[in-house]
Amino acid sequence: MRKELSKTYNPKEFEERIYKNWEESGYFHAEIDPKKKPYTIVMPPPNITGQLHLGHAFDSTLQDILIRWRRMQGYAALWLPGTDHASIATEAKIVAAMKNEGITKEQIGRDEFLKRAWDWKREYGGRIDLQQRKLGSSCDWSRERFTLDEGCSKAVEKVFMDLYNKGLIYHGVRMINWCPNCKTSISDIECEYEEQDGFFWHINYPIADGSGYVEIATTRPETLLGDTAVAVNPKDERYAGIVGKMLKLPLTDREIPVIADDYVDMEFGTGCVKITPAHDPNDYEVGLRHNLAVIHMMNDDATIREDVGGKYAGMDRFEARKAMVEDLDAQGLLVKVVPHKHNVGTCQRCGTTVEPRASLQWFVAMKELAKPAIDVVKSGELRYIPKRFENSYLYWMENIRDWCISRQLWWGHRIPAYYCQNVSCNHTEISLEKVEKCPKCGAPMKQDEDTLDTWFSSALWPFSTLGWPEKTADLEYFYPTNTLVTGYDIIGFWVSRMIFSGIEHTGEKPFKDVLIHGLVRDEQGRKMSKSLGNGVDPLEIIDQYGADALRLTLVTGNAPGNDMRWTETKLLNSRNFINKLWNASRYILMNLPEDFAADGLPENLPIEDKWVLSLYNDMIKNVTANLEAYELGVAIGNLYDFIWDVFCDWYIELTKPRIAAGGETALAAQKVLVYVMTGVLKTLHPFLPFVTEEIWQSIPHGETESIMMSKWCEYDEKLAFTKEQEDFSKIVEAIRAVRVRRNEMNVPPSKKVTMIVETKFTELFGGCKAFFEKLAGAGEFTVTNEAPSADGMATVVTDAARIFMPMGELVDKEKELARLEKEKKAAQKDIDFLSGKLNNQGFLAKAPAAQIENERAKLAKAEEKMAKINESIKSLQ
RNA sequence: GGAAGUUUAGCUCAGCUGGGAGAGCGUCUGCCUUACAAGCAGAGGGUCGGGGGUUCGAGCCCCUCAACUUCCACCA
Repeated sequence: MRKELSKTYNPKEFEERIYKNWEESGYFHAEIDPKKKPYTIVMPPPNITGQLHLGHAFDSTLQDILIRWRRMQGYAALWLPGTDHASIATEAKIVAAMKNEGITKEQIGRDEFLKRAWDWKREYGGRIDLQQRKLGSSCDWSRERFTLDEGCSKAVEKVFMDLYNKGLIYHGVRMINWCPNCKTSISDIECEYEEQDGFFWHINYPIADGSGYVEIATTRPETLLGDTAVAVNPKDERYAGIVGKMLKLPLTDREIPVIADDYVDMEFGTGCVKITPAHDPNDYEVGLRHNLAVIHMMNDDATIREDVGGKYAGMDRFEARKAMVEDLDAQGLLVKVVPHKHNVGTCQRCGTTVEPRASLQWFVAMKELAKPAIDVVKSGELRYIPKRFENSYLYWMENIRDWCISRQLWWGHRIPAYYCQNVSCNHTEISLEKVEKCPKCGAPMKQDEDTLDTWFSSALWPFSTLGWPEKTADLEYFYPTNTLVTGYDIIGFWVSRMIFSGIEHTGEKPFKDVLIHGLVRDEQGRKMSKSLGNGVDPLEIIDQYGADALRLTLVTGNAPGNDMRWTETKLLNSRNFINKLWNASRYILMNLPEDFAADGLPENLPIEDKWVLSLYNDMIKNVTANLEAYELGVAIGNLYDFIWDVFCDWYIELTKPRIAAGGETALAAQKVLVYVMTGVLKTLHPFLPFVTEEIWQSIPHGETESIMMSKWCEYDEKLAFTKEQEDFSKIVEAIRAVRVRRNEMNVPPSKKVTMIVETKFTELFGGCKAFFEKLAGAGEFTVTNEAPSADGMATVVTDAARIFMPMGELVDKEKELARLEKEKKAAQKDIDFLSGKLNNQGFLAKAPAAQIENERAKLAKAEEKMAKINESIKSLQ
């Protein structure tokens, strides 16, 4: 007894049950199998603080489609999931939660803080996994990893050690971006610039000898407290006389020199630049060239420092700015204030204005690491899909600067550096083991308080998750991975770092293909964001419409790398398509004998069966080719068109009279219906895993128990499209044309008419006669290859047939004549166009022969059509 | 300041190596046809952003302009 499908498609009835069953059956687990080829995708690890949003759903859907498809193709398909500790984001959340309790992390100390962080991870870290399961993601949960787990941490330490020993990691004072809110350094890429309305404050610095003033312009007057020089361009004649003189730094009792440096642009501002080496990247460079003192004038939280601040000490930077401008004005040193739009660096995480500052940090020297990472893309060994993203990747890599990897945070991989506490020794030891005593002088050692940038560990993700640095069987078999799927927004943060890390540490590129997708935007094309409140919760969509509908919406009509807009109508369309599939299955099932067995296709099938099989066969070929090319949107389009337009609208309708007739023709139809549906379900499965599995359980396909484990369909030469099937398509078109006529004439389908079809393809009507009769609405349907007398008949002319209908019954003579005249005009236009082309000497001389032949055939057809139209007109007159 | 992308039907988007422009939704017409009204059968609607060029032939290739989007750099 087969399981019956419920009357309406209701995903809630089965999605959860099916996922549980897959998981319990171990279908997601990838087994190392020397007889199989591996296919590996590592999942971009979501933050443990995260909730599944549409972006994740999109990303995961694409990966799941690829993985399920390759698994069905017979690969040992591994989709490795995991989560990222997301140091700065997680730490910020925990700090915020503690703030509600009225405590700070400094109060509870490092150990207690980390305990809280791990509690947090235990509580929320699994949440996103459950959400992935709802989506249908077929990842191997037994291999799930976390960037802070033991194995990944080992990999991080080993990498740090190796890079340090090679001299590629160094400890030094450099300009970095400081977030006064997160109280940590951030890398260049974590700093986002936004245009803000600001001011240029023009300030006079008095020359110490009293000979006048030097006017400088600045957007950050408070940094004056850290000035150690004023620079002018050496070629600038205006200021040639003052170079070397001392200036009185306003609001302080310091004096600073006027120096000459090429960096100064004579055209910009006043041509004099205040130099604050501690708080500006360019000034820092100038400072190095001129041996200037580096005066820090701000604390970690961007308040003014005690030692240099004077009366401004303790004020916030913006408060101090206001106070200082007022004081300068009072002293008559403020020349003017000019409104000025400029770009201000902000923290990607919290939006606070970052403060550039010279600071002692750990860096990765990038030049040497970048080189092979550039080569591997240039040589085509590693490719981006679509290719255009290679440009931005290469540009980024070729202009890369050293990567600041230390963060003043606790949640993360602590830097394995130990410093000798004996000031005169000052030795630094890098070690994977705790170092208590200085190996040089025996003094106590202290470990660096800082942790590493989150991306430092995610850069190792493709191999650290497979067991590296151990030589594990997984690493041996599944690495390098095949495809990385991610959004274009993290190419710089993540993809590029994985590429150079993979090459450096494993000697191999971490993946072959990078499939880049775009962003899911709202209906108006805006980014979805919390502040706009325009986010769509995928869990709500799943709850309401099912995971399959969500997945289908995300993948339909989308080309690689392109953004997509999320709209309700797209979602409804997806749901409707799935419903169509559901009902087609119900039709098949309710018309199948109880003892039906799937045992392949019978010999000598009628033409309509061959016709649908050949189109099915083409569809399989196209879908597979498009999946190979990562054109997932086109692949699902192939399926959609075949299933709806060919299979449902035509073939299923064709089978109705045959099944009603019973006997051999019915059985053949049933075999073909089941055969095509079986293949359709399999081909559709990567896209719509749940509904295809649910239907699979009812269809007598004679294959594996779960569709997940079934074998991917292949193109079958025996089913290829032939001339005969092409002719059949034309008859279909002809009958369709009659229907149009009826429609135009407002003839209700209940009204039966007599119809004579003259065609050279009479033999092709076969078992379809009854169906065509119904389709055309004819009571009497005669197929002949001899033209009847056309007297009193209206004629519909098509490529394949002429259809004769008695005048009075169906056809309004005047209307019909008018229609024919219109058709005649269209046909004449065709003939003119084609004959014009064929009379064009250039075309004849240069176009390929096949093309010319093609155009000739089209012309012949157009002329034939014209003759038939004329005949029809004649018959009416 | 540099770079990339987009511009195709009213809306959202496809369109592979250049051979007479496609889908979904919406609109209009007719249908409750025993798988499906979450449906069926149709119709209408586009000088493929503007201009120039290459070609026998351009939505597709080249140049140029415009609008929008994004990335990168960042001049005090």
